[in-house]
Amino acid sequence: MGLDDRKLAVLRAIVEDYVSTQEPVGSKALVERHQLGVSPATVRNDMAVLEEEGYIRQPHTSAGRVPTDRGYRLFVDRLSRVKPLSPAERRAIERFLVGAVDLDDVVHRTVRLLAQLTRQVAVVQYPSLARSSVRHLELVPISTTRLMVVMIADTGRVEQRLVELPGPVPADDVTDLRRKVNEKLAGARLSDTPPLVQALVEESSPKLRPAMTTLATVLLETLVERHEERIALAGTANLTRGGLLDFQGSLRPILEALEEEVVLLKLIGETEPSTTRVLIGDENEFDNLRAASVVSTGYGPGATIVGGLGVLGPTRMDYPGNIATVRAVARYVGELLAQN
Amino acid sequence: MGLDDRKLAVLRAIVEDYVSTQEPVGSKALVERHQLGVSPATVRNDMAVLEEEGYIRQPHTSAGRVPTDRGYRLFVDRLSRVKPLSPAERRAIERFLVGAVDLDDVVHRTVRLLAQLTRQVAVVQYPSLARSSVRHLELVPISTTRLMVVMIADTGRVEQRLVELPGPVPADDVTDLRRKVNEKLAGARLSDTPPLVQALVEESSPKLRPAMTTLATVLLETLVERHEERIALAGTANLTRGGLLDFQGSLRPILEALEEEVVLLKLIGETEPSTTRVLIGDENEFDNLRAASVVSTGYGPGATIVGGLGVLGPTRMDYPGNIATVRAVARYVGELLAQN
DNA sequence: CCTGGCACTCGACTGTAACGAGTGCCAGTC
DNA sequence: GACTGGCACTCGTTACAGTCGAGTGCCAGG
Repeated sequence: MGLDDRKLAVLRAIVEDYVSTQEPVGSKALVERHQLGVSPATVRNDMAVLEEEGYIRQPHTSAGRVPTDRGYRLFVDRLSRVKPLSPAERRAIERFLVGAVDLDDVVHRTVRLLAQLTRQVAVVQYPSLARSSVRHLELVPISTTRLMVVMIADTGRVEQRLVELPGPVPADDVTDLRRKVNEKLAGARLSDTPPLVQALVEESSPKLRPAMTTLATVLLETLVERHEERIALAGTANLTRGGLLDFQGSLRPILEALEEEVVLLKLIGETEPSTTRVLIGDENEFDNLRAASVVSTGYGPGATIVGGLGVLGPTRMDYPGNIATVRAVARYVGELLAQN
Repeated sequence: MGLDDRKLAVLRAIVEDYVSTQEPVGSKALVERHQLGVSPATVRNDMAVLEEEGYIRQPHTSAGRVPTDRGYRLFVDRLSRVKPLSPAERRAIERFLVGAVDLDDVVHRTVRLLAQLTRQVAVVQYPSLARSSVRHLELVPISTTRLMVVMIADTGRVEQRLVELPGPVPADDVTDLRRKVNEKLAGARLSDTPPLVQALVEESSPKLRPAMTTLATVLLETLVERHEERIALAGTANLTRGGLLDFQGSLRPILEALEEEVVLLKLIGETEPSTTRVLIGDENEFDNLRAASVVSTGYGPGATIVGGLGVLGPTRMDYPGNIATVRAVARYVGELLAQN
């Protein structure tokens, strides 16, 4: 049980070497590369203990050691300091994000930036509707019986939906509808809208009622029930880095998982406050991703969190570096959103 | 030069066998599986000719033959009939596309459907703005000096952009702006708007002029210059089918190419009328994709083309099947768009 | 022009042997 | 008691030789 300081140092050294060389690390190479002040034999004894405790393992009998998921966990929790970003990285972040013209642009730039800086797969969730408020609802007549509903959220998201009205509605009535809907809903959190929408229908004049009812159905359906989350992805080519050694030779399961929005949302969707989350290997709930690790965090203007972002890569990744980058990017994005 | 009917039949047989087995095909196996009515020796002679002409090649001296890009080309052009879709496939298409609620939904469903049916990577271009007309422009005040411009195109696309006004603009003026802008631009093709926008500025009253000028700049920039094309992608996991044999062992270049919207646009972006395009291996202009083939076609409501869609896979793909599927899906999507 | 036969090529697979990185253990030292 | 040097051992990797067999090209004969 007792892991003294040196054993921890050995574990740290193993993780660092393995991450950078991608090869099982032996006792001799270890003492050469790190100033541990002891002989290989001693390191071997320590390794034996570490292996017993499940922090490292041998791929085969006569090979060096490789960290286990548990070993990475200990490393992340107790053995690593978050690396400060290099000035070059800071500059890259600013340069990349300055000049974004709308939310789509911000999200796209962010996800590419993350992929580039971390050389991993990057995932960015669009600001969640559930955590947004209605800024404005616009009703645009497409024909006499068709309406395009456009909702603009305070987070910058814009959602639209075509509504098939039960009968023709004159332009004046549309204006009425628009005013009523905005009076009631503007400023409300999306999650609080259902009763308000309900009230809208009940309070509406008999003339507007049929149209309002249809409209209400669509609003509830689109904005609340079908929690319309969006995700942007970049850097999948980075999965091929480390030439098939990571991910035990098959990208298949990973690529499949990355196609499922639901999976990605669970991975990087914001949950707790603003703490950075690290999921290592099989800590992950999806079988397809048991060979991968995820570093993610929430972002948002100021202290509130409106969405999540993160990176996904082999368990053998540079945790301190990636954690630092993910955090920094999240902070910048938050500031950017706060400006709008 | 003279490739008689039997030689062509041999080539067709080679392509079909190789596509289905993924293994070089020899003369003996060929006569066994296809009723060619001649002996292996004869087939061998034909093969020698086909090889001389560059339609097939031997991976190594004592192996069977494999089609070259040129061989596939001949196959596609002269030796294959487009396979009719199975009823199951037709049903799948309908089931998949019915119930789409908006353009995003249509595009997402389409790309997934294509990926699933062809078991390849599917790419769908959103209806191109350049080929759309303005249906309505909405100006939503966000604050006294900020406006959200929302453009709704006849193809269902909705683009938005935040505008920073040079000074505060009262609500009434926004109404004015909205009316003027719509009077001028509604119904116009996006590509025809620049002079109209210019006229708007010139014709505007001194009071509205500063705001209109800013607005005009943004409109031109967003809607015309930055030809804001969008692309949806699905089925990347299908690249791992055929276990690294296709794509000479590295998905790297393919994944990289798929991340570049520009590349994808060039690949499946509509160009000529509605003909289906097939790009085989090195016919492709991108080095990264010289091991891949692309089948693509345009789609749109009625006869007009508003965007492209297609699939990308190994040169060793089922061309007749994929061509049929791509065409069928494009037709269905076109019908769907025509309804809106 | 097609066919059967035959010699030839060459990759895939198998078995053996040498190599060496890395280990575990143990006896000895500080 | 903790560390160290030494040593026997394991086992994956590499190299090499030999066999097998699919597939070929060529040729003589129908």
